[in-house]
Amino acid sequence: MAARNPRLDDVAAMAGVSAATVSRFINSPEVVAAATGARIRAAIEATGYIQNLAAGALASSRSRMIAALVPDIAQSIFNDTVEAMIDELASDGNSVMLALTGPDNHRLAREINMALARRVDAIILTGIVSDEGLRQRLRSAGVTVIETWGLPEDPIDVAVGFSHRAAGEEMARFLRQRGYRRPHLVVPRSTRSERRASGFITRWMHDGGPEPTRLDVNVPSHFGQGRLSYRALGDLAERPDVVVCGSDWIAQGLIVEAQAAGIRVPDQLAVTGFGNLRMAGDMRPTITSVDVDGARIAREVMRVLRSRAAGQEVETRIDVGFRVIARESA
Amino acid sequence: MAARNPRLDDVAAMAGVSAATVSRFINSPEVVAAATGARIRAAIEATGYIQNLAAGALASSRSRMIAALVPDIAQSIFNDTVEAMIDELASDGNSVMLALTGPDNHRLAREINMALARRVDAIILTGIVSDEGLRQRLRSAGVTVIETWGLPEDPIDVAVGFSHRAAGEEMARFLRQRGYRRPHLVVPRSTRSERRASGFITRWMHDGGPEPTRLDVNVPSHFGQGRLSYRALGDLAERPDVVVCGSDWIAQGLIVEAQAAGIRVPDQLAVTGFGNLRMAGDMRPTITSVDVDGARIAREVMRVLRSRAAGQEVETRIDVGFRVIARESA
DNA sequence: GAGGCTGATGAAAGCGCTTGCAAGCGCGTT
DNA sequence: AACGCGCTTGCAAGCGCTTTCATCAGCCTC
Repeated sequence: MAARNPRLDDVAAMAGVSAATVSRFINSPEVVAAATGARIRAAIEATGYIQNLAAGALASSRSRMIAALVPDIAQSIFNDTVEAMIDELASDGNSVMLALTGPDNHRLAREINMALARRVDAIILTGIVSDEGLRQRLRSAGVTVIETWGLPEDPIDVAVGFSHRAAGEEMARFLRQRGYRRPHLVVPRSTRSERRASGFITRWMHDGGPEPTRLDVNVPSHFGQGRLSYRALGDLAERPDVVVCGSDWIAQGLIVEAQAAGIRVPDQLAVTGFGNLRMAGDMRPTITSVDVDGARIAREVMRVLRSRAAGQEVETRIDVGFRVIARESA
Repeated sequence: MAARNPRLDDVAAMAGVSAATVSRFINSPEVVAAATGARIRAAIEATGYIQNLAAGALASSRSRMIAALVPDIAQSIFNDTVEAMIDELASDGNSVMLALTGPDNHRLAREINMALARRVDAIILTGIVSDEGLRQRLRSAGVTVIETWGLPEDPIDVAVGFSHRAAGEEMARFLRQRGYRRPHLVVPRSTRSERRASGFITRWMHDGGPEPTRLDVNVPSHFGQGRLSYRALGDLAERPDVVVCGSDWIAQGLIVEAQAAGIRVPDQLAVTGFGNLRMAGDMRPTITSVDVDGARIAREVMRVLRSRAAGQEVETRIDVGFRVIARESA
């Protein structure tokens, strides 16, 4: 029990080879002779050796760790992406250091420093880093930085996402085509939602519609806000015919509340969401939403990571697009 | 740009002290003289030094990393706990390595090995480790292991949770007292849900009730399953008067579907959930659920971690309890 | 004024692995 | 028979910190 953990040396001694050979066997089995490999494997078994990746990281200056920074995970549209990424990374032998940056990216700087201090191989960000000093710091750190979900003009390093503005515009086009006249926007206070709202408004008015009314809500958005947002409709001078919600949760809550008040959706009030959560297709009525393929984002991220690892050039802006999913609610 | 990252030595040279002193300043500023500290701080600024925690971990054999192993995060009742833990840990200067073990703890062994290989300071588990070999391995690894959400008789090291069986029993008592006669259970296929169901059934029948009908569903449970579960009620010989759902999501989906079918909840069909998600209190009708204080679990975990770090003895079974929250749906 | 104490700092030995370089070996070539 | 080649393996020098132990200056005490 008190006997210290076995080290590479112990395994090597038992297998009758040098530590270097054991190291090679562990990291790239194909370079050691089969017979030697078998002896080493047996020695590893016998000693109960567990490699020390911290030491390995120091020696090789590759930590095999990726930092994922997200605003939160309790209720987040990014969860699918994060989960898919963690899954993929794990099967490549990497670990994921998950850090929460808070609703307003409050702790972003701290967590970036932490990731840098751990010498992670890559940093995956969700949300936009607006602080120029931080951007600079990341650029000069020489680490792969992938910004996801958004698609900035000038990525820090690589960006995988889509244009939120375009998504907003597309929704405006969609609703106009369906014949809606008076949209009302429920907008979470995040850069991305704001951008979609702005795209929507620009497009809507450009097409000759009246300026939409709007309500801003806190992030992270959730079901309960849908209820409140429904109630707030009463304060408007004129009742909207469609409510464009910044997330599917808000849409769901709003629908439930409207129905409880005896309003028929979509006949008396149409509703749209964003994110195309699984639940959106299961609601009654099913919710019209914007689908973003979170798993696809994860795959593209992985592709970038692997290309980089192989020393290849990678694109710096990868657009995964989005799709308006027309369902019953609008 | 190509100049390698500054090291402790570089900072030391610039500040006119030894590397040891810089190290001390960084890790416990109070032990170096104020004037020296100021010079070091300036040197750190000037060189843009970022400490290398990988090297530090190797030298001190403390990684300042905690591994959190959860089944999934896309839709998980543990998210609040995980989030609270990550928050707390981060403010202590620790990082969290998040690993997903999959619905059936499929990848548990692999992820435990990974955590051990990284020499994490502690491993936090959600879900029960039944494999005796793994339990043994964890015990002998000499690392703090905290099992959460459950409360096994014989924890690997420390457990923070509550008795799922007792929660099931309590729900049975509650519903019987409210006068319900024919409960139907919707049970996710996880050890914990199973235990609650078993507690419910035992208690219900012990109190003279008829054996409840039941439907087993896959994990992770979600909204859509509620719809399906509602439909499946049609196959029962006799219609239940209350449906006891294994999660709030299932309850929510079931309520929506029942209402869409013109059934009044709870008058014609009562429903209960589990987890007391924020949404439960916002539904129409609000959902009767079982509250588990995820944040409290996180706090207790942190308390254990800190006590251990301080070399104190800790309790090995910490019961955080649960509460049935009576609302409108049952 | 000698002795002892306290607080601040330095020297140096690792922590456990990776990897560039070189050497040994067996074998086919010339 | 000398040579070169490819395949394995060992040697040894780090990777960048932490920490023990020792040193030293300054100060207090008797």
